Amino acid sequence: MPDSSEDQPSDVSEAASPPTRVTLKEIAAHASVSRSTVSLVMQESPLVAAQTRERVRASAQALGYVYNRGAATLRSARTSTLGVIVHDIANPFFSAMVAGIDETLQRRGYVPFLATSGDSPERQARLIARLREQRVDALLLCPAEQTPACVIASFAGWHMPCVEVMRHVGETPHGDFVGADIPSGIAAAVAHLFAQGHRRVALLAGAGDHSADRQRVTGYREAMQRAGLETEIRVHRGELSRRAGLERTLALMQSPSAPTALICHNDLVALGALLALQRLGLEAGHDCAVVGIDDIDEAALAEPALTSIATQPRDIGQAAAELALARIDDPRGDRRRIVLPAPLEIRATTAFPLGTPQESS
Amino acid sequence: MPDSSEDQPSDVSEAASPPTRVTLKEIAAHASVSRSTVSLVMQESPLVAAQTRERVRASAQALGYVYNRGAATLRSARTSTLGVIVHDIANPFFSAMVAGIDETLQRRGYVPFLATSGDSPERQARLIARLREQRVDALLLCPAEQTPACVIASFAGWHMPCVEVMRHVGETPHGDFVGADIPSGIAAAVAHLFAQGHRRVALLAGAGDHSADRQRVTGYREAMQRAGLETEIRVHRGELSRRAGLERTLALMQSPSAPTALICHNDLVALGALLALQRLGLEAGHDCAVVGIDDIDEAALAEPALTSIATQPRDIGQAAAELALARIDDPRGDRRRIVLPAPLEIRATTAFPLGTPQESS
DNA sequence: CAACCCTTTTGGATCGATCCAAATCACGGA
DNA sequence: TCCGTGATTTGGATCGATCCAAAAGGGTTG
Repeated sequence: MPDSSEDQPSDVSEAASPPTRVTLKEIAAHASVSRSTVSLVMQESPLVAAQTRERVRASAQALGYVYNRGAATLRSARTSTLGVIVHDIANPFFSAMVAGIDETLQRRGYVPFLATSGDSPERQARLIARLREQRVDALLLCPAEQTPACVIASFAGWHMPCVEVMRHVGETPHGDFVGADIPSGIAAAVAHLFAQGHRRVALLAGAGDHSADRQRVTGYREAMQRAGLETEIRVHRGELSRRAGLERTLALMQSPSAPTALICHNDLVALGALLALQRLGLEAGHDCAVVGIDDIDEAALAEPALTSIATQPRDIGQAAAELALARIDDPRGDRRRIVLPAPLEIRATTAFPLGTPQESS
Repeated sequence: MPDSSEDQPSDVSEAASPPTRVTLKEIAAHASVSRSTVSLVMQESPLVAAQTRERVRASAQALGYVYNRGAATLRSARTSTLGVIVHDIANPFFSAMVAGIDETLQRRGYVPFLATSGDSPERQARLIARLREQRVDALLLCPAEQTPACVIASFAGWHMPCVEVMRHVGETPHGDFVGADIPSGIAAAVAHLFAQGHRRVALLAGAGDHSADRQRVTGYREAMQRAGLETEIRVHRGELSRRAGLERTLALMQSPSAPTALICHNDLVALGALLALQRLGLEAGHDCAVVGIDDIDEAALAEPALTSIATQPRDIGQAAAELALARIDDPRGDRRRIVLPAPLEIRATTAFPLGTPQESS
């Protein structure tokens, strides 16, 4: 598709608006060819002769032409546009994911519409409607909690590819899906903690009811069972902010049967937990191990450095965008479920066997 | 503008595509009115009779109509679309700002295109070209470093409103601008630090050459002069990540004339500085004061809590979006420069007079 | 009953590109 | 010279909405 010129019309550069807008017709007149030929040039069609192509390009440049993608869309039904709905762009996981999406799309000449649902199905429904009106070529959706299954199902009916990202509605993804293999990461974390001597390994989960949440809980349950720790299973549900992580950990660690290791729903919660331990005078990694999920930049820099299950949001964003583009090219190909590995990054907060005294620094 | 129906066509909900797409024409036939009338209903025009309006709405709903904004755009030259270009969406300041933008736009039925320039003027130029092709109604731009002045100037020529956010090219904003009053915040910080007994107050600035950077440096210089500390002025330039903040502080504090207080370009750098102090066995707020800029969520939760100049990204995003929408409605109104206050949030990292011993906890 | 006004509705032209079938061109071979 | 063939180019219809000037309906009034 055309990558139009970047400078203004070279005639009256100041003041009044040139009342004639530049369209294919003007270029055609200027280059003495037909509108159709100009259109072919704009589409980089191999049909036009090299010489003609150059002449047309020069005319377009000279007149300060800007391709009108909207008009093209009307006829060709392609917008080079893609919708992205997440619940919260301020969450570092999603902003990194969006960065990955943007990177892939820019390379392919697509532009993303970004919108945030705030985890509200109503707002999400409004956004979907709006993106349909804009005729996006596909949608990347991290579905809000409580999204009814019919929402995802309807996309097929109205011929709009939809890739679910990170979460999916229903037990198993209904169509295309991209996510991270968090259960394996949790299994690795539990095994690692077990090897370090931990038995009372608790999970700080979310209070929500979506697949990303359930996945963590069942992953944790199964891993604990495999380690023979079914009696030690403790799932604590609650909010997921940094502040909530702090408060929840404060409460938890002061209870009679405090755990010796925490696996947290995400790094924000885990970083909050680190703060709580610090306030309690406990040393993370010695008195209590902590594992986060996502491995955001901050994890490696925290003090002590946070062990985390790396969900690699940027890669997920890229994979999701690529899948969406592939689906646009081949709408009736087989649906795909891409699950990227989520390796455990072991750092100071789980580096020492339980009970190891901390050395003075 | 229309907020179309949310459910699928009620006839053949499964399998094959209904080969006739639903347009105004189909609705017109179904409701026995003309295309024009249906169009007026979709535009919520007060001209149509209430009864007719209802009948048309019912038909649209029944047929599963989806408004085609692209087609409307072609005639009316409004897209209900707006471009947003920032350098890095993964930066918490910008992701919060984008959240504010999105919030305001959603209320007004607009959808934002989001793109990231990575601070590269070439990439930025490509993105601007692409957004022009999409005919966005306006652009919110945080200009990349080294953006040539002519880029901003050309927007007026091609009739696309552009609001510069946080940074502006040239000495003073060329057109509409929304930013934060960082110089006043820095002045308050210097005065506060001075009152606490600090004299060697250093600035950890960026290495860049854009207004947001210069603004901090001159704000700092002038504040130091006003405090009679012109001989203590130390501007250190370098990278701006959390990691860079850590490394730069490590180097700085081990130099012979280490400062007693640091003002950092942003909170990420300041949080890096806190980590550095910790590693050096120094107590932030006692051995060395630290001030950040932005007041991201994390600042209040850091240990010790970080004093920060609150640039309030969400408010800035909202203000910028509102200004852009106002400019769309009134393209030739007076240009506006909105500078939001950036109050100093005093917390533990500057809470104690210089030399106060730390109490044991 | 005609003239007039106000509210509603309407047909046809239009926005700027793409699609497609048909026309044109260039050139070598019969 | 005429024809076939492949490479280019072209006119006109089309996508789905909006705009506008004009028409139709429905009272009221003189």
